[in-house]
Amino acid sequence: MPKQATTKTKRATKGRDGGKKKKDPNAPKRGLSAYMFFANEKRDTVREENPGIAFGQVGKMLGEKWKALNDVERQPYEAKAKADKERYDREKASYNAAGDDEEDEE
DNA sequence: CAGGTGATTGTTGGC
DNA sequence: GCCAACAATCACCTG
Repeated sequence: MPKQATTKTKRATKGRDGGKKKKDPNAPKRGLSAYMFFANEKRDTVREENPGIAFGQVGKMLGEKWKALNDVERQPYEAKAKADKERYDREKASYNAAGDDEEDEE
């Protein structure tokens, strides 16, 4: 059970190499999350039911509503999440190939 | 082989 | 442009 620090933007328990890590040159950003797709649809819905509500509310509502759904309802979102992951897999492949044969700057 | 770690994704809204 | 709760993710690298 790793550390779960609720986002925090710092999303990092600690420096892995002690502080030396240059991410990836191509950074094949992973795929989105089911929540992302869900938020995309609910974003307008939630905001519609809560006109003028601040993000703090929307965010929380989304989260609680998100779980309010059943696996079946999440399916379309998970499906997208998975599809997005596949997308990432592709970038990763390119990223792998790029660093395996070609190198630009550094 | 197993572990956990970090990086990322998107929403809104204000400065 | 960034940051914040909210949630998932899950591929990545290492020992």
